Amino acid sequence: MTASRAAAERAEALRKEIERHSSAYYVHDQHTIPDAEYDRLFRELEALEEEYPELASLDSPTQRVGGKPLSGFATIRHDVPMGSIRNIAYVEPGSKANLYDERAAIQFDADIRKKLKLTDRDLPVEYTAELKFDGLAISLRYEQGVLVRAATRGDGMTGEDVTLNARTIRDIPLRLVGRNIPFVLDVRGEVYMLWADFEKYNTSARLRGEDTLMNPRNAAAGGIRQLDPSISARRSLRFFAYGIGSSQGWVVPSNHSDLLDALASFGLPVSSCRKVVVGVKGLMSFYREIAGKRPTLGFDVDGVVYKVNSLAIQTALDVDNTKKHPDWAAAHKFLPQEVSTKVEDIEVQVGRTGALTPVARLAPVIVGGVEVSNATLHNEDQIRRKDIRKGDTVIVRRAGDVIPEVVAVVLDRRPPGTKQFQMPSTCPICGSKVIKVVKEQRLKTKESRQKEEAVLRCIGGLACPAQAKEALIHFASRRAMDIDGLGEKLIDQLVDQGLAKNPADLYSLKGSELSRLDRMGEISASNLVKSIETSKNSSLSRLIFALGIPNVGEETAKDIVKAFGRLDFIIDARPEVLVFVPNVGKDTATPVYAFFSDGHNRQVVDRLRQAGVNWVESPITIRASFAELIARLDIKKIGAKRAEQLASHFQTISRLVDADLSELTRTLDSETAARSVSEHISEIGVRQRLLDVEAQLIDFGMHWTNQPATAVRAPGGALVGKTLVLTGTLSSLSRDAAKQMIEAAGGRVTGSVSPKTDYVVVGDDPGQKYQEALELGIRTLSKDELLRIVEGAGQQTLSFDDEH
DNA sequence: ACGCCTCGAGTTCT
DNA sequence: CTCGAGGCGT
Repeated sequence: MTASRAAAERAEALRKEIERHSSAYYVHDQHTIPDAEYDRLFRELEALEEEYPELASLDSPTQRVGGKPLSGFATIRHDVPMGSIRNIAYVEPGSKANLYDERAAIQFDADIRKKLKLTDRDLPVEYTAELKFDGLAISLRYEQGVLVRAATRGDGMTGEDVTLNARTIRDIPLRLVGRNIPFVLDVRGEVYMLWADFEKYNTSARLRGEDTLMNPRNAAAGGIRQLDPSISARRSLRFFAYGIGSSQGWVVPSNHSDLLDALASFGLPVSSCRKVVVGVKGLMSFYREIAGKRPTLGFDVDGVVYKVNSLAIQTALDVDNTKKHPDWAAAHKFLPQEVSTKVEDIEVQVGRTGALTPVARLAPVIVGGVEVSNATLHNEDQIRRKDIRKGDTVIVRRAGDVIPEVVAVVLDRRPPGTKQFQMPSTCPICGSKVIKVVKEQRLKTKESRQKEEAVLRCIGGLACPAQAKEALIHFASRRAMDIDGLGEKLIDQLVDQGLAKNPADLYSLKGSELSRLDRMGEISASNLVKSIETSKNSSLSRLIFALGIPNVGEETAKDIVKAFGRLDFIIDARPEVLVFVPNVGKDTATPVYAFFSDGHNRQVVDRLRQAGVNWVESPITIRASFAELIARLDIKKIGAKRAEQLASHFQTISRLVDADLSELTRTLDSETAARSVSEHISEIGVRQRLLDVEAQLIDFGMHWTNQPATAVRAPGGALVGKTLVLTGTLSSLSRDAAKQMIEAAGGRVTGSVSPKTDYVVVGDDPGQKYQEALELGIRTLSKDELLRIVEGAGQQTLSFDDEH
């Protein structure tokens, strides 16, 4: 068969591109293309050369195994070439995509059995299964047990002499130990870097203003190939041995697993993550096991390696050793976690708070086994920084194992004529203006500096359909009013058909109106009406949270409700009063006040109350302190101490605001301070405002006291005052249920582990919070231990909540 | 003014 | 889960 001109051109193009990437990668430590993509190009070229052998030229990248040596190192010829292992991938029949799933193991095993001419009746083949480390392969030569030479793989035949650098690696013994040490031993293994060391290195590099390293693999590969061994030493590299090249003066073990044991017995580090397995089932279960352990290994592993265990069978399979890869071994890679794809469009979404969020619509790709077609781009700055444009090819990764993230643009593939992305100047949904909210930064400098928020916001409020929808979704959500069956799709329809614009409308929906909607029968309609009805029995704090007031989440809603007890107080509360609520400052008080001052919102809330969304009202549990109120006014020269003096002298606001300068001076013992107070009070509106605040506090039945606010309630329970953190899944106990239980026992549940945490409750498959707990020496509890503590404390925990 | 804790808010897919 | 920023103690 003759190569067509098209094939020849394609091969040439592939060669050029592969050369470019591999030079960037190996020579300059730069990452210009995701690994999976590089593999794909490489395999395409291999396939072409296999089909048309006359295209295979000697200078083709497929003829080389590693990168080109950097100048500056002596070259070393390997006694036994350092080959590489072939990658196996399962290809779905009829699909071009490589699915690197466990089925690849089936083909590998079948291949071996066929070459060995085994039939179904023969015994399964024995393999060793090991980790495929993601670092740099090197060879260590020991003569009479002493390390004499270390070399990189290089092109497989010759590599670079990195002996000095290898000596800085603590894992690498300078002298072998144990009995029966070979006269000559050429150890093969991988230099790698632990994640923790990688982070440490980058943190200190950042502090020094030096360049940071891209990833642990490049750090290891670059680190071992530094001309200055002290640079190499700074990277705290590690080493694992996984095989040998040549050896003299010993009896080589008869299978691979014994060989690894022997290496370990010489004092060489050999990973304990290895197994002797039998047949294809064994291969697959090892693959699955490591895929699961991967996040906890502490270093990068990009797959597993299978080797026929018996060295005799290896040799038998190796008769035709002219090939680049041995037949008796294979690398089974994990699903790629970084993949490239095209940005088909950049759209802008509008969230509940009006925030405009750009989202990349991607050509669907499989990342980590899941199809991804959207990725958030967060905000304008983010897009600018990465310069992501419509039409670009980008590298996508699943960050934190879940949420897709655009890592970088592959600039080489940018088509001509792309334009920088521009955020719209009006809301894409309702056309209202969009603004960047300006935040005042209270700085002591002369000009109170102003800082813009990073996000653009639509000012349309609930008049904007996007925000109205999001507000309803939030209102109905599980943690808010928990209206079962009212999901996003349904809310879309309700808003689009004008049946509901705000939460209050939900409570007047008729079953007959609902059953006319898409995918709604009479039964589901009446179920929905029922769950809307049920939601009236949730709780006041859920309602406050459900309203979606900026800066008021679940916890803050609880704090506010604890303080005021009843809805009408919350509605009327002035910001000066709201700040008496623990954990509520100006930035929370202002939005709350603004929310309830808005006529439209007020109307919605009134309608909700009329519909019966209301609760048994209970007394107030905070004390307002007059001194604190004065201190918070931020009057110049008046700090906590003088506020105290004013409070104890005047006792009430009415008397303070009418005080003359001489009385103030006498009280404070300072004329300038007194003047400052009187100037503040005479500012327009201040006097009236203070009187209003006082009137309100009296209305609410708050006690005026100069004592600091006191804790009102000392609840019983086994976990009083304890802070707990949950991690992992607690079988048969949902997170929410666990949280409720802990709170009922007087404890608190927070999201992250800190020195203040008392216990970490560890479930199955825990996250890194477990690690943090161990590092900080915090006590951990199993689910059962938690239950025992909570239940052991008995009944008093159950009844405490209703002292109001 | 600074730093430590937490909370709020946004986000994807099954 | 992660990031940013509010609350609060020092």
